[in-house]
Amino acid sequence: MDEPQWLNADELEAWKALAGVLFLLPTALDSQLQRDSDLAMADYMVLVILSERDGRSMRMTELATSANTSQSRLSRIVARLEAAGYVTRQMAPDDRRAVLATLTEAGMAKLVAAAPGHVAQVRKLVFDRLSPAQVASLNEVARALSNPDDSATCEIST
Amino acid sequence: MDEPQWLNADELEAWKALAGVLFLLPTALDSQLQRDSDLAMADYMVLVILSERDGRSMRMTELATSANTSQSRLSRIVARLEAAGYVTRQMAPDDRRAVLATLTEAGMAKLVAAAPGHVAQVRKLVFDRLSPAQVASLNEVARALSNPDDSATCEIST
DNA sequence: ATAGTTTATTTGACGCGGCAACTACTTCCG
DNA sequence: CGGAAGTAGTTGCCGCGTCAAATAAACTAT
Repeated sequence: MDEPQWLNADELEAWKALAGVLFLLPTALDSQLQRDSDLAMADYMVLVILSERDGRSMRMTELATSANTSQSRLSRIVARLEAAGYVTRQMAPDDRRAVLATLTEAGMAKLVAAAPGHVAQVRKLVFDRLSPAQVASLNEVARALSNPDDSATCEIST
Repeated sequence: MDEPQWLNADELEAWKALAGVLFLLPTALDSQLQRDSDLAMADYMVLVILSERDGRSMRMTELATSANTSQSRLSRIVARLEAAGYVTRQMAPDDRRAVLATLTEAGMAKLVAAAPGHVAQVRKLVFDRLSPAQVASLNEVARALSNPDDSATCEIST
């Protein structure tokens, strides 16, 4: 049970703690949003990203990248948001393969309504528990971990 | 869009980075394990936890807590693992409501086979990207975030 | 004992995300 | 031009996790 490059004690401890966060935080965050606003985190993020955009509009692929989701997931998310009236989809004028998702007024209103509760939850579960120095550490570490990893395919045994 | 206790610039940046990790890391980890060993992270964790136990046996509720999952999720995980022959379930002798999940030899073998690839992935996606000091920070921060939050229900607007 | 409450676990219904296949458009190149 | 290759996005199938309800056993107090 310790064959390749096993983890040392510090790493193992950190890994266990990180695994806990990875399991618990998304659930806790999702459940508040779901309960209070009937949105998943990913839905919320899509709304946020669109809201920050000039024209509140973006192409699907770019939106998927920004929201850190797969294209197929994004496609379903936007389909749901469209069904709820929060976004519209239209063909891009320059490239007829592409689709522009656009935040509607209703979507913007939804976001404004959902934000306070969500932010409160983020504050409660994350920032209230960290000193400013720890926030800086978190930023540094999270940035290191979210770089160009997502390829997610390691060439073991190929 | 800035009503309650909004996030300041540092917090916002850290939050965005953390959100990226929360979305990408589990996917990347799961996909390696799924592809190479046909196990989900949660399945793997359950096997690990049992393997570290005297008698390789534990009650469902305790297992759920240790693995940071809900009871119903754990129930399904163990059902799957049992179907695959990796664990067995038996009634606890002292409390007939309780169920003891026990790792089988096959389960242990499965874990031993899956571990190297998984650890390599963890190393690649996490520890290879962090200095020892950053590992210490990670440990500290992750520990702060995974304390007693899971209640997951905040009393906003009740 | 007995009814009521609490604890341990499972399950049915349902929605969501991943993978791979598919459509449709665009670009490249001879 | 015309076909091959690449790009954008969607969808069917399937497995997984959540929620709430169900089952069953164990206390608790009368």
